[in-house]
Amino acid sequence: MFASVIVDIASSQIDKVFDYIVPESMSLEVGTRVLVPFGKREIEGIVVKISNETNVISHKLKEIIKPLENFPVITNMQMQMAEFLKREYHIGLADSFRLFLPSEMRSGKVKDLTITNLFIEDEIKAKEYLSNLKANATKQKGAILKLLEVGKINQVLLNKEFGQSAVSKLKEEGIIKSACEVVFRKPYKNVILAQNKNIVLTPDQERVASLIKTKPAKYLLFGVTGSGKTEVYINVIKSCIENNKAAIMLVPEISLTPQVLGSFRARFGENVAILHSGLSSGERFDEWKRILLGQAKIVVGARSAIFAPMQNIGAIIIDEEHDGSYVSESHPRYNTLEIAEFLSEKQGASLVLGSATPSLDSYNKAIEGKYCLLELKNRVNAKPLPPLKIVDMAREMREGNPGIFSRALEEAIERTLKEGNQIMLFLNRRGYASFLMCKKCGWVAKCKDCDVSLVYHRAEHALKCHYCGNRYKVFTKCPNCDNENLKEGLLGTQQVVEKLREMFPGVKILRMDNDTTTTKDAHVKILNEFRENRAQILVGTQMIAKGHDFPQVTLVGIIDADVSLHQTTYKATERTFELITQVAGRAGRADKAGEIILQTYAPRHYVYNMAMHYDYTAFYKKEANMREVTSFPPFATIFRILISGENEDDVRNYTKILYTKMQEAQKENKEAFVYLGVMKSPIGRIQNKFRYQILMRIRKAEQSKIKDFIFNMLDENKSQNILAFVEINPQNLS
DNA sequence: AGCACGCCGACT
DNA sequence: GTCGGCGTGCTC
Repeated sequence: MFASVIVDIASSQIDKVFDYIVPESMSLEVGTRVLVPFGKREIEGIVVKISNETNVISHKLKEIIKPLENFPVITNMQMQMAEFLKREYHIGLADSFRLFLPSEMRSGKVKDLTITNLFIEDEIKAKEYLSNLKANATKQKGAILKLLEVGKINQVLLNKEFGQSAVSKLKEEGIIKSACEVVFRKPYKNVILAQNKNIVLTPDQERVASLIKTKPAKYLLFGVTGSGKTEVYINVIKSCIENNKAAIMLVPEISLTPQVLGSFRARFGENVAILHSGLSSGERFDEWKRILLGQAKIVVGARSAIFAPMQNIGAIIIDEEHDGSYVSESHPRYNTLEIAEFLSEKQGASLVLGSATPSLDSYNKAIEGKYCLLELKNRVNAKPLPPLKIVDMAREMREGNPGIFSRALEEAIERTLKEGNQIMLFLNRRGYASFLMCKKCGWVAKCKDCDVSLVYHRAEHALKCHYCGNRYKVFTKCPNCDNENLKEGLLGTQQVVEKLREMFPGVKILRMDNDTTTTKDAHVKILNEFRENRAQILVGTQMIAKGHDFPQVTLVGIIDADVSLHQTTYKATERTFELITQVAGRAGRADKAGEIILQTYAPRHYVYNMAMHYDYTAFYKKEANMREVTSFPPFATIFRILISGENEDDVRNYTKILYTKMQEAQKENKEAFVYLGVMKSPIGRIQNKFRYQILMRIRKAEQSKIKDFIFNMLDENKSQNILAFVEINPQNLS
């Protein structure tokens, strides 16, 4: 027998099967992890095929050393998924298997967690010993009585109660014995369990839930904020479990809060496994194992949970489907929604994409009939969405207010504080100021390894590069012209906090952004502090916009809405609409009325007008029309080949070779190309690597043909010290 | 990825 | 003469 093996080396030259002899005595299944000789080394690999024949010359063949587990760790479904990832995204099989397996498993870093239990082997002997004990040996006596009562107990617990010395004395005497037991680590074991009340769905919720349950299909669940999408999800999952099927629920990483997990734990108990980056390696390994063994039928997790080793899936739910975090933007690049479509088709499962602001792409699919559109138009509490006021900052300036807060916002903050309610202020730019500039010659402080301006961080009194993390001392004078009059550019979250402290002394203010949430549970801590009303104002970036419920918040301020509008991506307007809707949803969630104040220099932009009326459909029509006319996604596909390396000449030459090939392809497929161009990347250098790009837009009908052409081209034209990869519909073009 | 083979410059 | 630089090629 021969086994075809993919070795665990992520290199395109090695990403092919290598055949090995299966020793007579060894039984193997496809999907098993094995140890194989590879060159001079021993490498872990995955068996992808078992067969009676091979076309490898026999003297080259070697034997498999041993299987690493006695069961397959890659499911049949995952094998098909790996093929899909190769086809769609040019992801190698070895890379796919790494996505599917907990990283801790490779090279056997994580072991099973065991606990030691103590028990009494011989009761008669124990009782005899007990009666012979001296009267003052109370600890030993207690321990024996306890064990006789409960049968077996964890060693740590017994030690704690009766002291380690007494317990080990009993062990020495042979009265109690110990045994090891493998247990699963349980992430978030101390989350507060939500009330497991039996929720009665509203007629609206009932209508959509029963459709999803009865007819497996792809659904877009378009429900306004507060319409109770979560209850629908839970109802659908419940029905999966009742029918002995599994379910996957994906949420944006940032929404995986203890509250969300608590409510799932409360409802589904041990049946839920949680997968996300915040878990310790041991926890992740154990959760994965519970899923593989079928002990957990429900997976709640961030995007990579789509790769969980599940069988017999009844429903895949993607909450906040428009969220950018479902698209992986670093290697390996993939789009979770596309994978979920594939998986749901293969499994005959329902796919539910939920959002209050569906992505243009998904809504377009619904209109084209590829998704079934379900709407939840009413909020559960039947309250209208809070009024949104747009403030023209240019006018503020003209009327003599150059500050970062408009008069309307300042007045509203003051009023809200007086009323004893809470405020959230949103600004999509961290740090203090976005750049440091010389007023005289226009010199701007830049990173030495990346072509980007440095950001001033007040708290650390340092300049930081947000692309590579380099830190610099703050300049006191311009290195170019010695001028000491340096000016700070646009404001960031830190500066907002500082201004607030000046304006409202004594008011407790919290800041939440990438800089304050470096540790694992820092953001949970900040949010809890705010929820418990220990601060009046929360200032933050995008992070604070997602799904958190703060009943005390009645005022939401968007300091500079244009930040998101001016991003260099075709999605800028869409992102802005989403953001405003989301941020606005934070105000007045409970019984208090809320208000939103949005500051902008472009008050007449259609996105603000439509966001103000919460009119998604109008926005969709306008934006879709724009994209169609200009041939942007979802009406065309953008491919971007990014070429980077340390030697600029090499990078440029290599780019030219690829570009020439693309031009040839264009000549042969004139109708496919909307656009083809080559240029230096907008950020021409990151971490001292020069970056060039070939950018193209391809008509929908031809996209898979051109994609295959690009993948083949990259396979056939490899270069030593230059990296080239393709991005499909990249979210940002930096 | 990693390790060996191989073909050229500067050292005991 | 040999030690060692890293370009090229192979791994079932």
